[in-house]
Amino acid sequence: MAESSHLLRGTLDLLILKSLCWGPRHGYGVAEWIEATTDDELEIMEGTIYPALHRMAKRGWIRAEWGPSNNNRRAKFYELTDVGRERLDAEVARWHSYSRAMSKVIEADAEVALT
Amino acid sequence: MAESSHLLRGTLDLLILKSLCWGPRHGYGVAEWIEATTDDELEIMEGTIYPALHRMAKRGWIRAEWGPSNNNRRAKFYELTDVGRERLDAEVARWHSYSRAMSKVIEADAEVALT
DNA sequence: AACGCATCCCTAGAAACCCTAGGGTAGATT
DNA sequence: AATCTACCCTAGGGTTTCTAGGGATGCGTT
Repeated sequence: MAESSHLLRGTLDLLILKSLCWGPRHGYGVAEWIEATTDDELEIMEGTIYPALHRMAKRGWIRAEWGPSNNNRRAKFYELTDVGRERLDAEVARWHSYSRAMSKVIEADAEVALT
Repeated sequence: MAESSHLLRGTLDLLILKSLCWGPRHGYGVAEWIEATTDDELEIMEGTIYPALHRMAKRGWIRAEWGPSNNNRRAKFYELTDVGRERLDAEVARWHSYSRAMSKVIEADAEVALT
């Protein structure tokens, strides 16, 4: 696994859900959006995105439908379900909470005595 | 896996390294410190902490030594190595970078057109 | 003295997830 | 006609965390 992306684990679902919150996108487009939005700080492999989308569809967070892409190719468009939208909110909340916890640790000052 | 702790993956090493940056601690104490510092937002299972410590020792980030604990029990104290200290810095930097990327996504505003 | 409890250590196997490394189709471009 | 890009997919591997156990020992309480 790429050294730089250990952190993707656990947040990929959030990234995907967020990418869909304005309307349907196909898998390739989801990956593109994430990369563009993060200024290429995150790179989403195809072998990562497709299984993730299938997983999430199976869980009912997103719904798939075939259709023509911008370039007139066949593409599978994914759309948020109501459950997916709730899930997105929950994951964002969890991220903020986790992020705060991480800050507490990173900025900690040895207040807790050494044992 | 506990629903709430998907995010731990990829950051546990950072948490452990940070807990050791003021001096040696034993495994139990590391877990306690993390929980206390995050106001119990993070919970570190024993089955998580010990394998992690062993892994990190094998990689040379920390060094172990048996000794008496505060309560006069035998305990294995872990200490940062020089490599571990560098690793901590690197992980903190990576966290900040990742965290910024996540913010870009979470606060994104559909600037990238739907495909 | 016996008991429970907290403190400390450990591991095997399961589960989950991302990556590697492949493969395929079909427009578009040269 | 060949090549490129946009799109889809999956099997298997590697890593990591969790579950679910097991064990030893010091201390306080009864």
